[in-house]
Amino acid sequence: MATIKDVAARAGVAVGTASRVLSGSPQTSPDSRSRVLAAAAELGYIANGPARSLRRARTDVLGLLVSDIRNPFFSELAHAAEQEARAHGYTVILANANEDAAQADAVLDVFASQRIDGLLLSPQGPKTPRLEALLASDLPIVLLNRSIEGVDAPLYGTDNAGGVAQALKWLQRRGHRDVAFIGGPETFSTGAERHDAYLAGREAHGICTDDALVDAGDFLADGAAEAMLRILDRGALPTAVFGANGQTTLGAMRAVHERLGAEAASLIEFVSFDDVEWFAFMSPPVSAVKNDAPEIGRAGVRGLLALINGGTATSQRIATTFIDRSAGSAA
Amino acid sequence: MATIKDVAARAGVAVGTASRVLSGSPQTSPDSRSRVLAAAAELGYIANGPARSLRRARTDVLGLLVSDIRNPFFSELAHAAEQEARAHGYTVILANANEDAAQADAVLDVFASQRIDGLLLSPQGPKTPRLEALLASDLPIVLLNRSIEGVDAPLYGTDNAGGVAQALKWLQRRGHRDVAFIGGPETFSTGAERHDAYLAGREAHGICTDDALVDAGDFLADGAAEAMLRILDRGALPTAVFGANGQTTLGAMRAVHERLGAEAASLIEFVSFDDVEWFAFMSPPVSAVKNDAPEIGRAGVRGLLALINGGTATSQRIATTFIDRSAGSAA
DNA sequence: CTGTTAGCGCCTTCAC
DNA sequence: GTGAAGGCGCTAACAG
Repeated sequence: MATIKDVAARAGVAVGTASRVLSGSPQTSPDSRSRVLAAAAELGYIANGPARSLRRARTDVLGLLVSDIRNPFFSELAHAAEQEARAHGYTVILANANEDAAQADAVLDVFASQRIDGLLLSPQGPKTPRLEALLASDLPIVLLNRSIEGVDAPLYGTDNAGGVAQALKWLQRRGHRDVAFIGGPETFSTGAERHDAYLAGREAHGICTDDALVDAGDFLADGAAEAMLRILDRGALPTAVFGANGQTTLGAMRAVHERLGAEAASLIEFVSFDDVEWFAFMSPPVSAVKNDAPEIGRAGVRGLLALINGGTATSQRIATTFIDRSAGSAA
Repeated sequence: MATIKDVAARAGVAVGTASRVLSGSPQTSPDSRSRVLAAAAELGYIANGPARSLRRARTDVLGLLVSDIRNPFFSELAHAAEQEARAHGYTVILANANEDAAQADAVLDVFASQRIDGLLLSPQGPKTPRLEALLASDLPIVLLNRSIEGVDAPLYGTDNAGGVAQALKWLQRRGHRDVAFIGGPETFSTGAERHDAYLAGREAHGICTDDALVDAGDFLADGAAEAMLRILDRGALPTAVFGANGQTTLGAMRAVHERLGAEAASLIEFVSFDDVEWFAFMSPPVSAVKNDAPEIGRAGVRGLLALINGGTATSQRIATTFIDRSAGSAA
């Protein structure tokens, strides 16, 4: 693989000149510029990133740590973040933590070793040792989606209260009184915020305040199914179910189908925080609060780049959109 | 950030000794070993990856280029590939090409600059200039999911013929004769293979061979919807529809619902190449050929690592599983 | 505007 | 088993 020395030799200039031309420094004559560029093209020269990173003490690489890339929310977010970063000349290294603190720490070590210029973090739970170390260092960090206690990095996330309000309004418009709410873990800020917003708003929207109708899972399908079964076991028969995220809605629906059968299930309307295209074809169709995952990813990258460039970044809540697929709706 | 020099000084040994200890060389005394390790821990030492890469002329980084990370198939594949790579001490850089050759080339440049040790590639279309250059170099490469003309790198992908055969058997068992098939682009090997397997096998499974029932989209929902409409416009009224991938099934279903209404749509059974959990709750439930995306990702990484280590790798077709959700089925 | 050179942090050979 | 030193490819500082 050709080095800058080869390029310089072929162009008949010194390495310094070649370096200046290739990194776009203005201090170069048109003559050497064209000769260096030509030589580089002929040799198929591609700069050695590690060498450049070593010398410049920066890598132009951002680390993105998500809890589970298979979650559509995160895969859309990651996609958008990568696009935004590349538009600014940065590369993104993506890693999963699998909702596991030990894996998260292993990944953070890799990131540290790679000397990433900044970290986009969607935290799993409480602070881990590696994370503490990173926070103590001067590595620029922004939080995505979930906040974490004792960390004051800027947060880019969904407007959970706003999203729940949209769902509540829809429930009221549809005339639902007996609504089951399946939340997520209180230890996740997203779980807590959605839960709190629901409890705070239900009465004003004409929804029964019996807490027998409220339970929580773990934001995964199985946990949500169990929560739904607990509600049914208490003798409640809701006319609508509100799932606090996509997997939760899936689990709740599975529980309802298995316990009550498809026919009875079709009498229950589901609303979901997190939208899925297939909702249009369920019976009845499922309406949903749609997260703007791409915008969260882009805003997070912009904030992080501001931090990297010595500026400041402020937390941002990205608005949700309500997708109404109920019978009477225009769509 | 602490360097190996700091560690050596604190441990009272030479940098060479520190390096040997930290990289697990056996030629170290227990004494210096423990002192170096202690010093490293106290300093929170994490080796500088770029410096190490520069010196060793390898990075322990693999590049993974997929056409669209938002596609669940690829997000699962990427997740598994990353896990497998990490288990072997490698880091994965993930990038999207957005089904766009120019973006793919931009990404390949970044990969080349990062001096990745190997490339996992899910090609979009024909060879691009950058890809040609990479193939000409001695960079180890494996193909994922799709093959590409004129490239003889090992391919790790779905057993398309086997998957189609599973669907055909199911269609026969369900007694369907008038089956619509919505394929993907012939320019993708996956599209061509599924299409060919369907045409070759339909007659033997008692399915009508009228080509008015066959059309192709672009593996995206909109294109598939248009293909479905073309079939309906020809006056055909299938009792079952076979979508050649997940988005295709989505588009076909949308077209059927919009054109015929929900009631008539519920008389048509859908089968899909690519499984989605929500299929269980459609009416009627959708059966599907489930790709083993995680295994494809793992096998690809294993093959690539074999190549990197100077061994050989052979193409592999990963078996599919049929998920039968039809009325009479046990599930 | 250009050439020369030091040195980023690490590994590895070469002596001892 | 250990210390000393060179050099990977690049950029930036310094002369000219």
